[in-house]
Amino acid sequence: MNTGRSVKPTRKRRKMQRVTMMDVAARAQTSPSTVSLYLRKPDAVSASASEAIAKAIDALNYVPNLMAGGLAAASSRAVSIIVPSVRNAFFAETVATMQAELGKERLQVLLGHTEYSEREEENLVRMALSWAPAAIVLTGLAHSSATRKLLRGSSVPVVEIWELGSEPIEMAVGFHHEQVGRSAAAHLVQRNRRNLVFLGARLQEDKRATHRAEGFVEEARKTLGVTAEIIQHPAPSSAEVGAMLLGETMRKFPQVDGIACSNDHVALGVIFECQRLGIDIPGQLSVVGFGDLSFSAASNPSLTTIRPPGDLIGTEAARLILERIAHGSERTPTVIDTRFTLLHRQSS
Amino acid sequence: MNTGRSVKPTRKRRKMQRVTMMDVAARAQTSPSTVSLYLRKPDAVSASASEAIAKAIDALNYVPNLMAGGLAAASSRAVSIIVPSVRNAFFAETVATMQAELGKERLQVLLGHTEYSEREEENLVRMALSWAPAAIVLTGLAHSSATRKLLRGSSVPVVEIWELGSEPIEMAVGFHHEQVGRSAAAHLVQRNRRNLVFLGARLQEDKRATHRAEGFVEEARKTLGVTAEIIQHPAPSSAEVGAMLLGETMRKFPQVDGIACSNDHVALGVIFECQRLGIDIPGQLSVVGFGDLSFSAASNPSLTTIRPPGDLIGTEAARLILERIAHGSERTPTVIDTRFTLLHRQSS
DNA sequence: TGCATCAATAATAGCGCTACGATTCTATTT
DNA sequence: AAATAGAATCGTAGCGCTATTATTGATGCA
Repeated sequence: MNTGRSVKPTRKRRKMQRVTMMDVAARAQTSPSTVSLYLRKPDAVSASASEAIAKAIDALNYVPNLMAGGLAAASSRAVSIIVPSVRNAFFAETVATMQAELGKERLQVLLGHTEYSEREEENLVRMALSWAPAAIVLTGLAHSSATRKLLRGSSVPVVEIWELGSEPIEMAVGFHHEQVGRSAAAHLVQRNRRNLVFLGARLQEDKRATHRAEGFVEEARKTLGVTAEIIQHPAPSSAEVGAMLLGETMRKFPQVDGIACSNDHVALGVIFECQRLGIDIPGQLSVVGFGDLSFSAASNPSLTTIRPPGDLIGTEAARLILERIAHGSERTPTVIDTRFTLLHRQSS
Repeated sequence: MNTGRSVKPTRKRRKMQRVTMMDVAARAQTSPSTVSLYLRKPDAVSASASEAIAKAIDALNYVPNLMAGGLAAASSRAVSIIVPSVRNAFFAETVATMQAELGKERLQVLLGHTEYSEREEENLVRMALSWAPAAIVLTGLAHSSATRKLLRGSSVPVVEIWELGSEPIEMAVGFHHEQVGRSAAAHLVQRNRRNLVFLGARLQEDKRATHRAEGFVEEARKTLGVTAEIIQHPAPSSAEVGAMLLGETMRKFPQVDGIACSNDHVALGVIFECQRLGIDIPGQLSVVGFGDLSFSAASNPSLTTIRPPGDLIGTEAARLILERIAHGSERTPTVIDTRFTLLHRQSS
């Protein structure tokens, strides 16, 4: 092989991207290193060089190749966000906020949704890691042990959102769902309700909703000394499910006078079904939702609900990620409790 | 060049990923090339080698580095999806479907949202291109000329979703919004309505909603010979806006007997406000929505609406992308009309 | 038996960029 | 004027993988 440079004239070549950093450097009469530095830490480059480089980038319409950059730096400008479902308005809100916040720092969002499956989450984490992301965001605190191992084994910053309670992998931003349930129960009792029911959709998969239900029942029975039951349906939350659950409730517990719902969709269904059945809200029945969705203030009656700060969770999570990247520090356990707000309206 | 090992002992080093393809190859007693081939085209590798490689990957818990792969192949396993807003249930549906479909082929979704700004879309496209994505998905057909130029200049497959009408950049999957408006008008007239109003939220930004409004008015006046007006509000769609718009309508056009809404959120507000004002639906007023959102079938009265096939748009777009990638062909203009469905329920 | 033919595997040259160290070039100080 | 410390810039070795060519081993056929 290659004995005295003989038999190898045209050996290889490759398709290539149009403009590279070298082209920019050539045009700006400087070196690729300086161009790279200018792109990553503009302050470290002199004004004259900066100007020339900026001009060259503009003239050549240069688009950096993030794959190359990520490979060289062993970390990419992508943040992987894994949520149960983007169809869910709560998570959509947080994803949207995070995208806006991270976008300011030129970080891209890699989205994944698990459909409430831990196995799927594990796959998504594995895929995410193969992008060497700048950070990984997971929803909730319940993950498979393999997922934990994958994440602990990597050095990628991890933020868990929308839930507090048990030990986070690294950072967590959210609130205690069990407290949400307690607040709802306390509110209903304060409104002189004594026979409470929690209506839940998809409680098997949605562990956070389950925590709300449990907190609700616990607070009602133990602390407040009133009756409380859970009535649930395996289908995803919807007004339709809410209507069904109300029907079932009236059959099983006709004496009910206070209802908390796993979310506002369910509560909306309750409101409509009560209209159809001629049940007066809040005269005969008080209703509390969860979510403060876009219709909740405008419904008839307007819906008392508990507002989770989906946007705040997004901004705080983004902030944690950016700080962690900037200070490139070690894993530093951080927990941010965003709290939640009970909005008292007509339905209770 | 190692001249008698003198002046360059430890020159360089780099942080590295834990397990690389070379490690896998070593353990499987084969070459990296074969491992790579196994990962990309399993059929081209013998059964025995496949087995050994699979075992090694498993044992080492190997995660491929997509940055390196993407760099070498000049194309990544990411698909960039750019929508106006993920908070919007319509786009969330399509994004979710696409993620599921593309995920099967191990393609990751890079998400961006424009908040209905063409300038922002341009930025996002620029960022997307620096990932050398396998495809780019845009919402609608209206883009800045710079955006078009960027996309035309690249060889990345482009799919425009949720709208048909003018010339697509390459592929398009969606339906004609103007026809949606026409269908709504036709339906209302068929229900013996003669004084129609279209209630629109955020029509300035949401061009597709504008097309629906225009189709509605055009069909009503020109073809059906009834009166039709547009009443709008600049805020994003919500039940609250719907309630406000209904109030305004009753003031300005008390004779109104048929209403079409830019979407179901607005229609929901109309229903609630009618309840409050004592307006009978559908006796005094027929209401048609758009979207068939989760509450629309369960409302009181249930809402007549036009269902856009958000999931079908997602599956078809994903299919086009996968085919285009598989056959690695040239830009081939393709337009898929997914149609839409009018669901006649109690409100009309 | 010799020689194409084809399938399977291996060797190697980058992909475009960043990190790291080395090398200038400027102010300062002595 | 020489010495020194910063600031700015540059040179280069990879990052881990894929595409391409090269090589090897089987097989078929005259």
